[in-house]
Amino acid sequence: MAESSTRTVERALVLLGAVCDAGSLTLADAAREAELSASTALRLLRTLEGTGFVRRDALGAYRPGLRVVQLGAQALGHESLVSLAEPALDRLVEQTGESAYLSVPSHDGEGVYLAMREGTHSVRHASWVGRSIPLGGTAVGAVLTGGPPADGFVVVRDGVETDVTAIAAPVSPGGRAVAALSVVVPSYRITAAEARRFGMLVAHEAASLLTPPAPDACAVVLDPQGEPA
Amino acid sequence: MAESSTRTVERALVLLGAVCDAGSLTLADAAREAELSASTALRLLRTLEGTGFVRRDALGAYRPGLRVVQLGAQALGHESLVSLAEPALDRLVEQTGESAYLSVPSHDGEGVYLAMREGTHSVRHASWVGRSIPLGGTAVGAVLTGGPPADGFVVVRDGVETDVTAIAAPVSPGGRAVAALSVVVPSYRITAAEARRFGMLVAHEAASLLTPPAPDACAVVLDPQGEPA
DNA sequence: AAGGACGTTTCAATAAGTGAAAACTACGGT
DNA sequence: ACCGTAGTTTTCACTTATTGAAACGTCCTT
Repeated sequence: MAESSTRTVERALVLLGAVCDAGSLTLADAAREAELSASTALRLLRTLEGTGFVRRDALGAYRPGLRVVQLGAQALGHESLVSLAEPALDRLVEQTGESAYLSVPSHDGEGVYLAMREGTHSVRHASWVGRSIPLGGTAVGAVLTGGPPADGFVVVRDGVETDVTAIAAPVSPGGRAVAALSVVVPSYRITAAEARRFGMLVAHEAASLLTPPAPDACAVVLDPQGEPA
Repeated sequence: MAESSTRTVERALVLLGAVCDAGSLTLADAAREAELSASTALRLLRTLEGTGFVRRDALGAYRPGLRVVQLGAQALGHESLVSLAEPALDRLVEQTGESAYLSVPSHDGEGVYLAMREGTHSVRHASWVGRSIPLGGTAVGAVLTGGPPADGFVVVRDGVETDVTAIAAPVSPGGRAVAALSVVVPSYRITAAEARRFGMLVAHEAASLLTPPAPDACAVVLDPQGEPA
């Protein structure tokens, strides 16, 4: 088994990823990014264009197409994890006043934010949903990759971004972490004691995320990404 | 030129679309859906799986992967049209109490909801963002495909869904409709007079969507989907 | 005017994808 | 317990569909 994959499709997907990452890419840039010859990139991008996955703007540059938005939104809707987590995020914001996040490990050794709630303190900023997060040196990464933390949560002060403290707890049905709940606080605003308090809140929400409802929750535990259907 | 497209990639994308539409598909179903032989579908789905675009759940069924969510969210973030429209949607909800939508024509002769705001009346329901909307027999379709409506807006009572009235206005810089703003109201709740009032509100928001800001708006007009960069 | 970068098209070589069939598993009915 | 049906996966010979170099036209920059 193992190495079955169709080169063409892989290349097209790399191209698609590049365009989405950049927001806007010229053909030559896209080709370089994906390490393809211009002609191949052109052909592939044309296919992506024909199916609505990318579009060309007035200047001829490639941009993410509607299909991407559409599928992404649909997928988000189907992902029961985020709907399950939303109440928890709301409660965390309410209790801490800080922004709260749901993230899951991605396929490429990073993490992805699946949902967030703005804290009451922070200024409104562009959505982090869909953003990648490194797993090294972050609180989220620690709970996602490492075993269950001693206290049930992890605090990382001045991790990736300096001046912010992240407090994360794993959602780990059956011991394996499948997601992380976290709150992020400007470091100056939080004391060690408060960090512990927040940590317990986060840990509690994370722990109860997949347990409180009916026995059906077992199904959810076994398949945390899907709808119990 | 014209018909250049790579069959493999197209097929893979159809497969991806099918999985996302269904939320969960077994291999056999996916193959049927895409009209592919099981072996081909398997190979392509494996490729999609390897790149994170789909994933298999505990039961072996295929589901949309994180990559889809990630790219979709990124794309939505890059779409300046939605950020431009958000204040307008907010105002429409505020003024009408009903749900307000932003939609654009899709590549396949339908429309797609890009953004929405819940009305104050309605119960909370799953997001419509990413949903397709037929262009025939809908208010949105009328303003998206037809010329500019006489009054600046279109009212369709009991269109696709019975019992709901849709009121839409085109965002048409330079005469060509590139998007539609709309509000949707339960028919029983709205009188003809009020529909006209709402229509004028929607038309006004739609008309001023791309005009009020600085002269830079011209750039936006030429490239309504992208960020002015 | 020359030089360079980009987008696009063409075309022959062949690498790459295809689907039928077989192997294997898992159910469900009788 | 048995057989039949449906799903998943692997294998393999066929050949089609993908590939990239090269060439062309265009538009900037120097």
